[in-house]
Amino acid sequence: MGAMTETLTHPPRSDIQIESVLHALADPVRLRIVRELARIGCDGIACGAIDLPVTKSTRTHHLRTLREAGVIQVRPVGTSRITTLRRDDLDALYPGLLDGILAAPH
Amino acid sequence: MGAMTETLTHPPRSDIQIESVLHALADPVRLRIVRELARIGCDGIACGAIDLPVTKSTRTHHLRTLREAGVIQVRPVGTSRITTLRRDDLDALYPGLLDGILAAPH
DNA sequence: ATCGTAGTTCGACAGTCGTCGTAGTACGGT
DNA sequence: ACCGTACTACGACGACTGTCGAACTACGAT
Repeated sequence: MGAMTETLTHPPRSDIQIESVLHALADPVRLRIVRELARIGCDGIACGAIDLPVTKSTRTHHLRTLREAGVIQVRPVGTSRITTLRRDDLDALYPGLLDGILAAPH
Repeated sequence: MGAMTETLTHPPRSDIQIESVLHALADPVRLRIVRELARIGCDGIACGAIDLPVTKSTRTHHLRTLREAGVIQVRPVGTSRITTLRRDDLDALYPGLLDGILAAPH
């Protein structure tokens, strides 16, 4: 099985660290990704379909940061990767945090 | 009036940026400060009275970061500076955010 | 006036971060 | 088999960050 179909590493809920989550959310580009994912809901979206003012490689970098922090879930489908917000985990760990952030004006 | 009694610059509620707040909260030392301030409540505490594993100058640096982000309020009293959490402003701007963060295990 | 306490400021340093371009890998379709 | 699409990996670069020590300022007390 090739790298594209390997399951990407995601931290289990119990390993998610608040510092990592906050750091992941503190970047404008990543915050934009999270807002877009929250808007779309649980259907998810291909990484590349999110409109971002950065190159492909930077996009990959940000998505990895979000994934390794436990903020998003990435699932390979064909040549694409469907990304979803880990709302259930975040809400369980830090109730109100995500809603509070999404309530911010933008 | 000397520098120690000058009013320190704090952003008004309307100027507080979610990215700055998240960045301010993403550091372990600063998160510890915020947790301590939340525990103490609205009475506030002298900056130096918070137990931290860093030197004086690093402490000053972190407190400035928190203050300029709009997370804390610092008021000079004698040679000390009383620090309080801007709970009302943060709760108004991002309802649930602070509580969610404070709910995190530590 | 002198001293101690509380906190700031400055410069320096190592480490991290966001960004990019280039090269590479994987999958689906023709 | 080949090509295009989707994304990753690597190396590089400048910018920012957390940390410190040393010097400095301000206030209160003796």
